[in-house]
Amino acid sequence: MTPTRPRHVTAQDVARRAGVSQSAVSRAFTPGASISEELRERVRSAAAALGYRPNAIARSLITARSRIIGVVAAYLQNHFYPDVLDALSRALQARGYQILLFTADLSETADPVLDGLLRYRVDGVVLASTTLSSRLAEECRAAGIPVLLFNRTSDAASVSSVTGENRRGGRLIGELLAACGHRRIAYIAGIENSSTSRDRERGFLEGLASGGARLFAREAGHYTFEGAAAAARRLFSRADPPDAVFAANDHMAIAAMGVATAEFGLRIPEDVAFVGFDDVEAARWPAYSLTTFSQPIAPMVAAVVDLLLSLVEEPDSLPRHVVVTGELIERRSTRPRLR
Amino acid sequence: MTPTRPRHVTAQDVARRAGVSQSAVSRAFTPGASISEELRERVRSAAAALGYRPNAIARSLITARSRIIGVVAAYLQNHFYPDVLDALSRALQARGYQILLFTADLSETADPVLDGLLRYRVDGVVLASTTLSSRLAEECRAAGIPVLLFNRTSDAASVSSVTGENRRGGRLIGELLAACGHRRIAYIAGIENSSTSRDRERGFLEGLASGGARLFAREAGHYTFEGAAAAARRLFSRADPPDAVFAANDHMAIAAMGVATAEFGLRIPEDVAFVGFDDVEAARWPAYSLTTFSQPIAPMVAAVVDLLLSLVEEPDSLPRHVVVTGELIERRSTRPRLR
DNA sequence: TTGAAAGCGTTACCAT
DNA sequence: ATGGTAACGCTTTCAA
Repeated sequence: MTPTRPRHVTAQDVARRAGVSQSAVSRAFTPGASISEELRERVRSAAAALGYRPNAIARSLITARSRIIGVVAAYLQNHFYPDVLDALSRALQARGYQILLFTADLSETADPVLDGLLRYRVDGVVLASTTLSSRLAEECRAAGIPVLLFNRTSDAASVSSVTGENRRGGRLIGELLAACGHRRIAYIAGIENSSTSRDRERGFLEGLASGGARLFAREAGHYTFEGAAAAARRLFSRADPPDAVFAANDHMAIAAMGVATAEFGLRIPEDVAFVGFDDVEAARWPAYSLTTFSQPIAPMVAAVVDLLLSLVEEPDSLPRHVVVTGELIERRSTRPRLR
Repeated sequence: MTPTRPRHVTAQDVARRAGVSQSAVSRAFTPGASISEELRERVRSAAAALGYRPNAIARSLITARSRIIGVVAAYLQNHFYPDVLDALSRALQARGYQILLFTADLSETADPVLDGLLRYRVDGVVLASTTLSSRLAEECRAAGIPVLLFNRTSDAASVSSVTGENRRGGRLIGELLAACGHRRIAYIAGIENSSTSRDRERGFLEGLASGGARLFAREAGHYTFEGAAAAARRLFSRADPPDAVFAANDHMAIAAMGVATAEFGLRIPEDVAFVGFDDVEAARWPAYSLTTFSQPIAPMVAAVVDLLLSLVEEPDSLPRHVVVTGELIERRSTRPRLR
């Protein structure tokens, strides 16, 4: 006996059973199609009896719309992204779209991902992977697929984006640490050529300056847990270790805090203060109580859906750059301001 | 000017440019097809010049294989799942499959998800959502789609599954807490009718008994952070609060630890010991240093891919139940054994 | 409103 | 090894 894949029920099967044409079956499943209520009912019940579902693949072929959004991610270790993915998936599902997931290594080339995106004829792409965003974005645009950069911007302003207030957030954090009276303030950068890390750092320097302080030390954490832990080890091994650390995101801040307390016996915030960026769930956990600048997921995801689907539905609409408002959230990982 | 979606390059276009038949183009992109090296090269270069990619949608229609695996998840808040998703996506991509993501609310009905799964003609399904697994699994099986339960089992043994050693893990944890000399040992359950929570609890009770101890208190945390925090509040508000707590997963253990320290001023492990399950990254963070039983992601994902793809490629192969070995990892959230 | 038929971009089969 | 042609399961004309 040879392996049998059960053949799927087709519109033709339903048509036969209902004694109507196959076109009628199609219309019965197309909202707003011109079909009588009676016929629609007859078709629907035949379909139900047979367990028929329209084949989305066949439909895509003719409509040239897959109702699939490609999401490129490469950093699920940072819990900000799973939370985004979850919210985005729900929001897209509510609008009749599904997510096709593409994971890419930080080191990897963009080609295999681009290939997949194009082969599956995704209706749009959300790029949430720092490293290969610029090239991918350009190639997708060239191929005529609507693209959206999430939490990053590109040199090419022609690519739409949704970001948080990286620069303003950085500035407020700089002002805060200056106002707390810190003298040896360090920055743990993310990936050096990422727009988020650069923008946050630029704002941070501005904030420090406006508070009469300046940057004392700087290490790269590459947006990884281990990278940030190593950066923290270098910082705290100095003869003059920092008394405040701003890490370019919460994930790295948490790594650095672990090193400070467990390996160097430092107290937070008495010996050293920490600030992150994102306001992930773990930042709220009492063990960290991390001061941070928020990137609120709900409005960010809402912006992504609005923007991307408008791009999908009107390919000629102009690129937009949405910046979602966040806020400085002061918790116990920093000391009170001096006055 | 009306919005113009750029028409995609088709095999026909490539054929014209290369001066060959459209079948030849197809063969040039089909590994192992009968085509001369010279023709393949000619087609390939014409394709490259035009930016042609085979349309996976059209291919699926004729091959009756989408090379898409549906993944149903409903719990990305527990960081175990994003890590699994990440690893699974990479492993499937390496085998030429992509993940189509379906998110479902814990409360939600299975129907819309099932509908999506069936419409997109996914080649297989990984169910990683506790609540609606049993029904969905049954419906998928009825529809002839290979299904795999991840981290859960179903009453119907006919559905394949990959799980950790829930019962053995629970038992070892029970023995550990008994051996540490605890007298008031509590369990924070997950979702009551989930197989993981039940199996872990059963093993836990066995382990306690074999160590001469018994369960002192029990609360349900519903596998949510807030649910577990609330459960912990109930436990520690008692006149005789527990001196050890086993939570059905790390995520809940971390929630409970936060309540114990921040709201009740308890020291861990001096006043109360904690144990979780999964060994997520946060369990290793020094702030928690959580004793736990591991569910190692790499072998679990490898098993998922092997099992599911064998089901996809040979639909008649028998259901299998793979149990992946874990280990008890003792960290600082528990005290040393008495002897 | 309904049915017949064309066509979406592939692969698979049958010739040559 | 190569080309022609029939599917695959739908949506979308076009007639009736």
